[in-house]
Amino acid sequence: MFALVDCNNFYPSCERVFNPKLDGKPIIVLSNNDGCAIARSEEAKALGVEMGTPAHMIENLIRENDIQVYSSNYALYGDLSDRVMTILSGFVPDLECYSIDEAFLDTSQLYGQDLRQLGVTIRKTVHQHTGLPVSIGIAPTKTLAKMANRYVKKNRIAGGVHWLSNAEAVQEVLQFTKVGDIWGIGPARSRVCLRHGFKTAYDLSRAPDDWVLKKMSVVGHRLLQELRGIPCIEWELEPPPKKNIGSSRSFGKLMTQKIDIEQAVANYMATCAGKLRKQGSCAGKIHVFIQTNPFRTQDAQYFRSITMSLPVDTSSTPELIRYALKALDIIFKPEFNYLKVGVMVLNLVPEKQTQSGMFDNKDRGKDRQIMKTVDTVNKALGKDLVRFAVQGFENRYKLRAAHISPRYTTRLTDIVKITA
DNA sequence: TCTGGGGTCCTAGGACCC
DNA sequence: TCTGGGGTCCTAGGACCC
Repeated sequence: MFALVDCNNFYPSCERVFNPKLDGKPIIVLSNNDGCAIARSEEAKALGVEMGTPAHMIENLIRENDIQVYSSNYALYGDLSDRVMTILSGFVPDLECYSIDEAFLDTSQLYGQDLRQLGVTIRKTVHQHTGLPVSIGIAPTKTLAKMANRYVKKNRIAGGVHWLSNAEAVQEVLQFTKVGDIWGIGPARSRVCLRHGFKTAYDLSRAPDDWVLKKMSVVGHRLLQELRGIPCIEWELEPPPKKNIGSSRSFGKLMTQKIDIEQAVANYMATCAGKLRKQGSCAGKIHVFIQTNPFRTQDAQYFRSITMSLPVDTSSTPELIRYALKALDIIFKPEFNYLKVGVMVLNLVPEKQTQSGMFDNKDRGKDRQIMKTVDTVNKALGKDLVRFAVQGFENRYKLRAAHISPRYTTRLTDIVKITA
């Protein structure tokens, strides 16, 4: 049995933990740059705020209903997430952190126990220790556990836990779930299903295998098995090393100067390189892209990207920056209003497996030592104080975050003060 | 007059997730 | 004025080899 624990409206709930005045009020949390609503409290959903709506399109709705608006505060959400995961790991031998607000718990060793009761205890404990509400779905496969979890939220199941402990319970949830709401069915596959008369997860679970295989490939077929209670999606208890690492951001305002864009590229690449070293990998390729704002129809549009193979696999920040700037130089054209640039490192290999190039006369050992020192110093200071010249210190492209809450749990000066 | 077949590797793009 | 960011997996099709 898999138990899926999912925090309810995670970001808005995090904001509530340290600001109880928000209880019962509609809250939305915005994406980077305060662009779109990416998380909503139940009250905000009830007011009709859809996922991904641009903030500027709902200004009236926000004003008229006194919707509380927050910029994303990932320092806060990430820290609360860690706390929830730590609590959950105390209940079961194994768990898989699936996303910032979800974890699968392995309950297979608890055979014969009342798993619903276990779920109720877990939920109570998480709430007691963090102030965050969670829902729990328990089922024979991950897909069904996801579905059971959603069922809890949609039907406000008492206790916040639903255990699909027998065939009838499974069938009820399958019949309740529309195909488009199945984990793994997006708009494209949903259209295919509906066109052929499969409206619910129950319908799909009875579809012929060869039809599913043909129309929805092996991905769809695995999903079909999962709906039938046969686990096909395995545990991933250790997060596997990343195969690509990317960093991209929209600018706070449109940019035209190459020097500003170079600074952004250098900083994004520094971020990627840091993550790269953290997982002990080197990159064999880099990718750089640049684009204008597609929503500004009055502007000339430009989108270009370039992938560049590196002569030697590397994780050195200055070296990666140098290549990224070379790549940018090839694709950059003046006279456009740029909205966004991004970089990626690809073809990642473990550091120990890297091959040295035939004409490589760089002292790699020394280079690695320097980067190690930079990482150590920056980690100790808690921010990227040691930087390379091209990264600059003042950036003109910085994000808008007009409604950000304090970093209550990760910055000493932001700690909640209580006066008695 | 006639122009193979099978395999591997790589890349771009689609679909999906949170 | 104003529309997010970071990933994974799969497939089709081209290049190349024998």
